[in-house]
Amino acid sequence: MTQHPEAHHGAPTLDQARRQISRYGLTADPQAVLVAARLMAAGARLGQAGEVHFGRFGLSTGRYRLLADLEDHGGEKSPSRLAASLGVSRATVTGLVDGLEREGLVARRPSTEDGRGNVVILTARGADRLREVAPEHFARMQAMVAGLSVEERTTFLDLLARVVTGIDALTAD
Amino acid sequence: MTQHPEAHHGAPTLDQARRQISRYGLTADPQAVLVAARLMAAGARLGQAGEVHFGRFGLSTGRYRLLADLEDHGGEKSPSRLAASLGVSRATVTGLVDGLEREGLVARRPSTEDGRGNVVILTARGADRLREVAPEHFARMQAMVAGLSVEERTTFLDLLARVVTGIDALTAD
DNA sequence: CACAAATACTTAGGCACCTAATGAGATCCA
DNA sequence: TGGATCTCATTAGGTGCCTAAGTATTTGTG
Repeated sequence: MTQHPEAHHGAPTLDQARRQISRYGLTADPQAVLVAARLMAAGARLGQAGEVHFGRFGLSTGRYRLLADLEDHGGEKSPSRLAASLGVSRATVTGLVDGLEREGLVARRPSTEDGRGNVVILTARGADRLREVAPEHFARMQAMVAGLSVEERTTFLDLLARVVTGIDALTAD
Repeated sequence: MTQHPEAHHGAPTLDQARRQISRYGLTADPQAVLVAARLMAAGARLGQAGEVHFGRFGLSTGRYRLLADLEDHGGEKSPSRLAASLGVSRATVTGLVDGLEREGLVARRPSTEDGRGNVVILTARGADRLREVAPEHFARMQAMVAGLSVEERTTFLDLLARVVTGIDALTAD
């Protein structure tokens, strides 16, 4: 047995960061790299957990977000505006709406204002689904952060917002 | 114009959380829900940014992580163990290795110990690629968290770890 | 008015991730 | 020894996400 105390799954360690940095003779701060790596790992883990969570209700993260956004806007919105507010491409919205339409949770109608456009509308079935999902969904969301006090959550929100700003460093240029 | 100061993309607001909770007559804490929602949004955004980042080097997040993990273990590891340490399914590893093998960055060899098994090895080309990628990769990772002081990063690491523990609340039962 | 350019949505093709099913080989144990 | 069973890796099929290309329609402009 090699003595690797933490080799199980996903969460990178400070030692790993140090090893990687020194292997290439770089001067990066291992702690900073660790924070970034942990955040990426957490994001991936959370994404998968989210799919499991929404999967209980016959939905996915993307589908739920689309439904919720639709309800938040009076149950009617164009694919383009949905894409903008969800932060995904229009092609992705097409796919999400396809799936939701198949299950009767939303419907497409030709736009009355723009001949090229559609409007996606939330059906009664879709609104029902949101209503069914809500209690458990919000309970689990809350439980997820129950390990933090109110002050800690406030701090976390602030730090997270600043890191999110920094995400641009990955894509810049 | 409805006055929605923050309707642009992705980042949920406290108002949205409040509205959703009250719409269903629930009693969840809006701030807690906001933290959870922001974290999910951040995770999604980071995931996409990561793909862009690794895409520069002809890699993806999954492929990079596999390569890095391989190098960290002497350049040789079975698909099962890769799956375990990356936190993904074996089927996913099969797909990642397929892609990396096509580009000559890794190779498969039959295991000498277990007739069913393979061993994935890091090729010279694969090691070169990691070496090429390293300076920019670590620089950008570091830049991502440059908005936080060392103390803040320590705090963030602690809070993040506790939230990650809470992720199980999404998948429990 | 007519034609070019911008825009709305869809389609096609790619990657990463998943679960479930398959085939091959290892292991256990009566 | 010989089967039941577990495990390894792959394949098949599903979802979500992307970009790029294609079609339809609107808008802008000479």
